[in-house]
Amino acid sequence: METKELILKNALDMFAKSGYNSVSIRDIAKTVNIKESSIYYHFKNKQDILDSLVEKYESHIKELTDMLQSSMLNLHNVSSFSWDWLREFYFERYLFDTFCNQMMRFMMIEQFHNESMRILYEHYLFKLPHRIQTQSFMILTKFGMMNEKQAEKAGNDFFAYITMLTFQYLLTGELTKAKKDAFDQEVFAYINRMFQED
Amino acid sequence: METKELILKNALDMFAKSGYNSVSIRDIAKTVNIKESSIYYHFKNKQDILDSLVEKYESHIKELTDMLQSSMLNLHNVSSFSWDWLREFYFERYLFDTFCNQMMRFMMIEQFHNESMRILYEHYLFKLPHRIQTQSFMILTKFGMMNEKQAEKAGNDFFAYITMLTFQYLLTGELTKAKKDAFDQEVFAYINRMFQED
Amino acid sequence: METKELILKNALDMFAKSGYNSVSIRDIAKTVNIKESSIYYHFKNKQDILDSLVEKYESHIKELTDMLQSSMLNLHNVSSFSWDWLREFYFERYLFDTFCNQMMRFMMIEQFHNESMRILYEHYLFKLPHRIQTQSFMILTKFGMMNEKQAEKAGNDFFAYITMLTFQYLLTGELTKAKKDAFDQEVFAYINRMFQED
Amino acid sequence: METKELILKNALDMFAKSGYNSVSIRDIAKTVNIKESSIYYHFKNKQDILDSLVEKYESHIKELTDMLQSSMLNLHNVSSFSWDWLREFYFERYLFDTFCNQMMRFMMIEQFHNESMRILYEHYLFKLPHRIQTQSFMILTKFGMMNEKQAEKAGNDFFAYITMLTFQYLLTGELTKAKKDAFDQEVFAYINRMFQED
DNA sequence: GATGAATGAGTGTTCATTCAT
DNA sequence: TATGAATGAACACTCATTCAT
Repeated sequence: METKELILKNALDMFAKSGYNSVSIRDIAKTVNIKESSIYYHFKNKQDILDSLVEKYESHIKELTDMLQSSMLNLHNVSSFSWDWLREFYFERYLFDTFCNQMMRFMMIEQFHNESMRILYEHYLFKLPHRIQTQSFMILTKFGMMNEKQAEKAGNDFFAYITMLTFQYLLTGELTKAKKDAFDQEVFAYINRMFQED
Repeated sequence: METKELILKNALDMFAKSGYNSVSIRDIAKTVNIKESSIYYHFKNKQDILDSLVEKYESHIKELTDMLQSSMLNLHNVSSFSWDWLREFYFERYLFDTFCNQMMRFMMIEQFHNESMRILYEHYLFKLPHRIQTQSFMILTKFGMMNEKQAEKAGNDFFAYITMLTFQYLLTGELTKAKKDAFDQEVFAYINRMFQED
Repeated sequence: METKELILKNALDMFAKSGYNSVSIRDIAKTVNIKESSIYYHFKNKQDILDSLVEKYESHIKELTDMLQSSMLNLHNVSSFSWDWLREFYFERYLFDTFCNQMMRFMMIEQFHNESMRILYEHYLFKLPHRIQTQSFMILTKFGMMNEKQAEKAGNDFFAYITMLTFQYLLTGELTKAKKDAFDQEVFAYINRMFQED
Repeated sequence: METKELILKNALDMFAKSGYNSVSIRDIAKTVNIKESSIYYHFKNKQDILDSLVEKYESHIKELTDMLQSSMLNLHNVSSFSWDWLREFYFERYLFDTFCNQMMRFMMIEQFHNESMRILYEHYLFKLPHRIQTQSFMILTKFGMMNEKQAEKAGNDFFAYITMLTFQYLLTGELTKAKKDAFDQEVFAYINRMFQED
């Protein structure tokens, strides 16, 4: 990995733990094993590191949502949009993804005193997931599996459950394999319960 | 309010926004309108302020849970443990309470790099509320309103919903009257939906 | 002398030589024999040191011009406003005075890139002295020693001569006793020549 | 203009405003629109830029004084060494010339803490002009227009006036057309007054 | 109870310069 | 000719803390 990438990676590692203010340029330089002044060759200033991270995060999400949109359009049967899809794209490439997870933790820390971070936080942790999950359940109405009202309720409940689990398992302490598995199992159990009832 | 109280209040105001490290003794002294050195008359050091806040928070919660336990013991009919109780004690005196809300925000910020704060965070934002809410629904089984399995599921779902709403409405941006009302309404609607179905 | 005074004195010593930008807080602290951080107890920031110096300079000059005004009003004969007066107040307490001389050098250096310093420079090195010197010669008209036109010309010429000598002797290199004497003598010779002709 | 010339030009632009120390290699590179490291292809180091400027200045002046010497030798009547000559060579090619004017400002700033710059400053702003102007008036004695004593006094007075005007008009703020005109007019008026009296 | 004065360590950032390409 | 990448030293300034008063 090149220096610039290493700076971003290590900066985020620390930002996600201690927050922007508590991580010094010295800290970052030390972990990357370069001199502080060298950081200023790659980034205008400390804020520029943060900005680069946000930019990277947003383009990563854009990629994922684009993939989701196109896969929704080409949907022929229910099973093609399923548990596997959720796992592969929503869990593995987003919630469990080291970079995205760290960005979420970072936004969580910064949102209280940084207006622009708060906007990102509200959008990427609540509004966007809620919209996507409701949309996903709406698809089931096309296949006659539930009516719109039911879909909306299921979407809300599922979003609430996923969100709670995200905060409880994925946005506390270290993100371990065990936590990912526990999260996965609880979601699996929830979905089973949900479809069992009906 | 005496100086010591003012220091605690203003320190928490700022800790809950920017985190422990980003708030300086200078900042606190300035808002309290005393000199920095004066803070050291009331507190051993900066960490001592944090410790005092945690202590105050824990004794506040102890008080609330004690009240909850005794009211559960003296329970004669369902209606006496009800929506009003939830509002009065769980919402007003805990989730909406300025001090408790700020402490939750503070723990949320610190938990990622402070082991003892992480333990508090996990306990007071997930484990304790989850236990209390499940217990509450269990009471309904005593009155024959649902069986244990139903109570457990209801407890889980309700906890998930409350938790999600707490993070979305009460632990973002400023805690306004509007947000409290929105939170209140959404919980009310959820409960209605829940009992309607059955 | 107290710390604050020492900081001002030593800062000016260096500012007058190297200019504001070339003198570091480190430099000042070192000469005053305190730690850099201690400077910030006495001054808000580096600019605050400059501002304090300017303030001190302006109040010093105010004092001098006030004295001049009152002595002009109480003037009964020519000799009471004379060469001695010039020497005592204009030379000793202003041009030769260490503090004032250093401030002039400082303004000379800063005026090219600092708008507010340029205004001070133009005022205190040209406008004010020119006005005062013309006024002084005007007094001689009251005693019938010359007419207004002659006074104006004498004022202009004298100002030009003093100004040139100031820049040549007092605002170059170190301000030595030898230079002050040379300056004094040249002015004396000029005045003699001036009154000899008439 | 080639890169090397551009570096010199822009460096002087800034040196004359802020002084040597306050202008960084970065600043220069930015205005010339090259990278900092590129400057080191053209100049050994920062000091080398200053040295080149001084060298250029001295050879420029050498050229002017050579022209002056030869024109003095070939002098047949008074009018050929006159007001026009003063304007053309002393004003236009020296005092008003952007490069020379900036060098004078630069020397003015640096002289206080740079020994070699002080020597240049004293020479080129006082000694040389004074000698030249006295010499010029001496020429008038050859044509019987004044005696040596008068020439010396006239030289001194004229030098004082020119010097004062130079500092007041040409070595403060920006060098505008208006200032050059004011300077020109004041010198013209002075000369008129001088020859009128006699 | 409160403060004036001080400090060593640390903050983000800029500096002139080097050197391989 | 010019640059990308790096660096040690310095920059103005803030930090939590101490201690005598």
